[in-house]
Amino acid sequence: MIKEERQRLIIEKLNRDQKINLVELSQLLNVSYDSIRRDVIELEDKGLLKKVHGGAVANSYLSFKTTQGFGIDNQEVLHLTRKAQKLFENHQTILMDGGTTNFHIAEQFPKNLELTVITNSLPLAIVLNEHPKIETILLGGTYHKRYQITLGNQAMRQLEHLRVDLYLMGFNGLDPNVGVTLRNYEESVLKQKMAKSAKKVAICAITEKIHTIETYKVCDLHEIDCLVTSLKPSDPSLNDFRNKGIEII
Amino acid sequence: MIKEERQRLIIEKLNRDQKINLVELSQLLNVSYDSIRRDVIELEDKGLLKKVHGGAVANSYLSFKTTQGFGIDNQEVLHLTRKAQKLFENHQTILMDGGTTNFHIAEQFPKNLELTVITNSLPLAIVLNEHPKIETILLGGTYHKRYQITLGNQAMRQLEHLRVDLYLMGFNGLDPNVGVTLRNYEESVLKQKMAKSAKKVAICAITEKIHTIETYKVCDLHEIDCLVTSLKPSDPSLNDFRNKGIEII
DNA sequence: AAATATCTTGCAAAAAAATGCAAAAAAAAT
DNA sequence: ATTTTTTTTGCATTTTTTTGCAAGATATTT
Repeated sequence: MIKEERQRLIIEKLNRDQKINLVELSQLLNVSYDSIRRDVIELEDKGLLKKVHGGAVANSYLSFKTTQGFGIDNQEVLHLTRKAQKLFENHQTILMDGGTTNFHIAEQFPKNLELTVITNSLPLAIVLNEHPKIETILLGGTYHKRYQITLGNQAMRQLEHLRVDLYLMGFNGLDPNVGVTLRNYEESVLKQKMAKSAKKVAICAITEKIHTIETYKVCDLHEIDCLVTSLKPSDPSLNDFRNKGIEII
Repeated sequence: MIKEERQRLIIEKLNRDQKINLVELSQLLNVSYDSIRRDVIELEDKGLLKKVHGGAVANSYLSFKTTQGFGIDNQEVLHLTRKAQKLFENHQTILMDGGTTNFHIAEQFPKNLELTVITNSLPLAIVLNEHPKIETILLGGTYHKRYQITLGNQAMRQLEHLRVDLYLMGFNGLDPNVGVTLRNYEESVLKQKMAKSAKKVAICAITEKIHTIETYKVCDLHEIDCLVTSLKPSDPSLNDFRNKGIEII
């Protein structure tokens, strides 16, 4: 069996099941675990799926369906992204970066919402393209294949000329002491600049991300104005955030 | 069995199975592995399939949903885009804008070509994303939904910092007296700036576009260094262009 | 914290591809 | 019909790609 055939079968199975398991697949296709793993890496580099521990999940950018990942509570994401809609008002200019959460939020924008959205995420630009009333501005820069965003000096420079109403920041980790953290250095630098270009900064956190810390720090909590969570605003685990003056939605 | 028949059978099998295996095929058709391999190379040159390690797959095997609707239905476009490959050399930086012709050219970049491609076209960025050796830089700006390109001041400003080896300009009309013309004003302004950022400007013209004139002028012929056409370089209808010192490919 | 599962890395064997060459076959020219 | 030229084919050699394995690192679960 040639590699391409295998990869196609992987994608097909993924579209059917929404998620795949590497061990299972290697048995099913009768090749070593390593080959499957390498296939999945290649497919991820092409932006056709998203690798997770033990397997892979469909890339919603392609399927335009909500992802149902390993360990990600789908209902929670839905709840969260619906709550996040309260952040937006007509005729605002919003800065949104990459990440699946932001993608799902954009997917759910009501048809009559009139926004200008500035983004460095290609998937975001593509979903927003289908929205009748949203004007999209893309930040230029070096295209990062896996994350499907633009990065680098050119994006940074473009931000200098901007002042937006709200920045909806994607992130990996959120901790009351350390602040907002990320897995990718270059992106973290860009996010710092983005935060400085906005009147208000909001983040949207699934419970999993709260109280986790990743490698690169983006900013302290005091730079965050608003936290959207699926928990009740009164939930005691949010005390640390509420005490620092962050509005909980 | 003659070569042509073999090749016909290869294409038929490919259309049935979506993929073929060279070893298998050589046994099936009772010829050496090398002959099959050479057949497949020929078929790939004709743009009828895509060669991969171990066999070949149909052209649009794993390609992106977003890029659909760009299928080549026209023999001339195929011929033209294949000819255009001569324009590129390893380690160059190329500026390419939107349009279907440029899209098809990018689609056919050989997989060992190492380029940096700067573009304002999202579909282009997406096909290039699947190429292993091409680095893509996106120009930022207001996203034009229908053309799927970025436009405006921000793109203009980004160009000021660039100096590229080659600009492959998309266009609507080409006339020996009027020069290069376009249907969209804003885009024509951007293209003027792009031309000024490049050491060399090339255009790729299907016969239909030659001797047609559209509303907005982009530039005079003397700004064009190279014209790729499906006609023979000696064709008398190209005299006007050749006389102005444009290299015909 | 231990146990289990999964991931990463480097390596070597195997499979397939590219290259150059010469024989065979086909086509063209005489 | 025969010679010349061109094209096609198969083979041997080198190079590249793919694959599976093993050992250590990392992550997840119990």
